[in-house]
Amino acid sequence: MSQEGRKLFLLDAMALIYRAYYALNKNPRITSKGLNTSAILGFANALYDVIRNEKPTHIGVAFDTHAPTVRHEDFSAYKANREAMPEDISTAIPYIMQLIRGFNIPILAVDGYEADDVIGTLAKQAENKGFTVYMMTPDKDFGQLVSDNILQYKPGKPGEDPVIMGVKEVCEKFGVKRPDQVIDMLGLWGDASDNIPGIPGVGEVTARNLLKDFDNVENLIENAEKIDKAGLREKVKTFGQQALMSKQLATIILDVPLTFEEDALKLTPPDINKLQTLFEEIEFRTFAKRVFTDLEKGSPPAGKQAADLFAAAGEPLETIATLSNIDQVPHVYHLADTPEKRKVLVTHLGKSGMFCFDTETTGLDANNVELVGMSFATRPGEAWFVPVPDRYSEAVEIVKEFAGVFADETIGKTGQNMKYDISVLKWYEINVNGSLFDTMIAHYLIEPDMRHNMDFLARTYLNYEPVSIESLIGKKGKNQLSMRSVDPEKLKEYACEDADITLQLRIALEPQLAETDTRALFDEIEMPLVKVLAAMEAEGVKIDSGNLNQFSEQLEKEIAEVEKEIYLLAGEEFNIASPKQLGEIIFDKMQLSDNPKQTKTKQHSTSEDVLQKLINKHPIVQQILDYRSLTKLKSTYVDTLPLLVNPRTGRIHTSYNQAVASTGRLSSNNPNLQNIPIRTERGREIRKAFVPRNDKFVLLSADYSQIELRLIAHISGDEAMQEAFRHGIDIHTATAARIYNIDISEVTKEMRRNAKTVNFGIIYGISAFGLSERLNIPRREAAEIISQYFERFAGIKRYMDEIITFAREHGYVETIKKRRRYLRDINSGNAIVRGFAERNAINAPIQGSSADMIKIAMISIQREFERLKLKSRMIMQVHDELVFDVHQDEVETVKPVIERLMKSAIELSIPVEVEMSTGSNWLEAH
DNA sequence: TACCTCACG
DNA sequence: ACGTACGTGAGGTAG
Repeated sequence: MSQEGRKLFLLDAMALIYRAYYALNKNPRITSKGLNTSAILGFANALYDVIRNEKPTHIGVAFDTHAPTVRHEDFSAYKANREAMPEDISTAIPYIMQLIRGFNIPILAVDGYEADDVIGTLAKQAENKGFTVYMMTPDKDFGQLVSDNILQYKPGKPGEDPVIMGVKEVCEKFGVKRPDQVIDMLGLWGDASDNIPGIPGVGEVTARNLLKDFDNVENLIENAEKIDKAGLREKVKTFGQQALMSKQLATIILDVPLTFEEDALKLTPPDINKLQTLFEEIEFRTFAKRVFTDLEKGSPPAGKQAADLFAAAGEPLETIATLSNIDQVPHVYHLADTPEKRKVLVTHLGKSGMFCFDTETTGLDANNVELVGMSFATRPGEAWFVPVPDRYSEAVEIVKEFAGVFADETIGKTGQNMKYDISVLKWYEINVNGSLFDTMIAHYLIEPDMRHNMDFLARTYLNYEPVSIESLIGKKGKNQLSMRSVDPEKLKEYACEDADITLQLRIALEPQLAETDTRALFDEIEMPLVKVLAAMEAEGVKIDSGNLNQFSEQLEKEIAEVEKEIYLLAGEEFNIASPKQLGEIIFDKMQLSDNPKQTKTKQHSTSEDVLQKLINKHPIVQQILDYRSLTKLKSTYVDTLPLLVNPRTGRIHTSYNQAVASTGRLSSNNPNLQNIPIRTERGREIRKAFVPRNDKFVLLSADYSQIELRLIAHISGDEAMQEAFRHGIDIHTATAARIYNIDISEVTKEMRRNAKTVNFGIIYGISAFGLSERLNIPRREAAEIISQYFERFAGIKRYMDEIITFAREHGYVETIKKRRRYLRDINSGNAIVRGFAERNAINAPIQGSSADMIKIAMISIQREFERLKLKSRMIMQVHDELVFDVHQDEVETVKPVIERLMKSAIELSIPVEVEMSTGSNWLEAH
């Protein structure tokens, strides 16, 4: 082999592992034993891709060691900002080492040095021996080492190509003349992730300009006088030494005591036995198949001869597990595009007992799309596609051929995110009846805090990769095609596959509902709720846009005034909406606080609680807070809501997501109607714009009073709290009397306010620190209050301890209606992570039971409204509140119905109170 | 796209 | 000795 052909790959293990973990862990991979293998798989794929595609002749993987490094000794803050390594990663590392050993690749590590230094040192030595070296890492710092023979190889994101950075690319990226200036850039600019400070206020652009004039940091400091801009000159003078130190920190060490030994790094065939044992343990079936099939085919790493590999493989390949894959199941997908074919299909569906269906549409907004087609499946491997024409009147006629089977109560329906299909079909005069099975929601109950989209479910449960929507209509953006323009044959394959897969998912998921004891919750609450939500969304809510537009103009003026005032007080103009710039102004320039809180990325925090504490330091603070609240109102609500009025209905239609919140709550988006302002005077103006459909109607709001505290009183059985609720005493006053050990009549406003904060804290899983922050009192006092609380409400304390114990034993907690939340970190060795899990253990049953309760109420109210054939409609849900658009003549009918059904949704051992009132807008209805 | 901030319960 | 209250969605900036 020629000298030129020698290719050395040096992998930066930890950087690659982190990257792999965060890229994959959105859909975490967890083995049957509960091991999170996201990091392992991500790294394995990256490693294997490189071996296969780049065919290195030599390879090594560099790790950091636990010993403190030279840099720590120099500068103690270095990397101090780093968060603790996620447990999923630390547990993965031993497996990743096994994997590397399985591939017969040496692991490189030297005490006292970082992986960067090891890579740098070896890269230089190898270069001298005539190798082309690829440093495989996403870390931009490596740019400093790049030369003609040393390149940086940045692995691509899933589905994207890797990027190779040579001298030219590095210089372009950093805007410098030579790669070695990268460290000067980093020295001036800083690097948040490594806690390298740089010069405050100097960003990428300034750093680049300085280097253009002064070449390097040392020279810059020496010639600081020559800087034109006065402000910058001062900064450089003040922080010059810090920049120099930053540069040193960013410099990769090239004289680590180790020698590049060619033979040790030579790529050799993998150790099949080791790999197979590992793959079995971590349940890597697909990856194993890929590796071993390649070996079998002799698509050899590094151009090795296939014979070599077979010799190394040792044992027969039949032992490798084969995968079930629906691609291998023969399937038949039909096109039902004539009246005759449709009639046959309808008859078939009518006799089926249950069918799975899916709709294809021109967009994502169920209340503003056109139907392009429908697909149906009745057994795995067979499906039908019914194209729906462009013209609405024709479309309705065709779709209505299916009205009978859709409406048939005796035919069950299966789908993925059925609320969407049901909503779309409403526009085509279709009513969907019969028992529903929504695979998305089934999975939501089985694994509440994972994702539930079909592609993920298909991969996880069927080991199948569905045809992507992108392959039909392209990536989203202005060039995306319409569903209408897709070739019918292709669309048929895609649509039928969706129905087919969904049906198979039902088969996979149904037993798991039973296993997790969530079948009743599914059948009696979640599935009936799907149609209730579809109805509410279709109803929508009327908005008074004129009112909002007027308000917008008023806000505009106020913002302009505040803005002017802020610039005046600051002595310069800047972007107030940029937390970065704002932080520099009030902390660096104006020095309003010497101890500003830092955000994750080393910036000064400018969040409200921080500013609130500085409010007496300078008048600019209040102005900033005003500016923030004004712009928030304007951009998020006042200017946005009128744009979301649906042209078909003249109303706003939110979408309630039933499979997002891991506690069981709903969430609302497009727009979010669950966070409309109410707490401030100006914010309340927005609620005035939510109005009844016409002057014959009023809005009625009904909300549960203190439902979460009532639930904890009920669940815990705490006598003291139950007694307070039974006597109808204001719960926060009662709490104050108890913790301050005084009579109810002696409770002051402040005591009540404190008690209220404590009560909230209880629901969230209180900590002394959290309480002291919120009450702005010393931690000792907060601790004292908490201990008083637990003494006086011993039942609550007992509940908290018991629920944590339960979680430790079972790995999950559950609500009154058996909704589960799994807490995988509850037995973690990491106190911080465990703390989160413990607070979730306390909160989830309460927040979740409250969600169970209002969901039940919504279903029964909807049923009762239908039974009574009322004109009034339920139109919104805000966690503990229901909003109705009520016909004037029905107000007195509807009130007792709502009250009774909300109160009786779940029977508690204490009274449940519901507050109701009506008005000509949402604010008045409160 | 990630982060920060802030609106609600 | 660690950092900290639970659950969401959305808009802006900056990379």
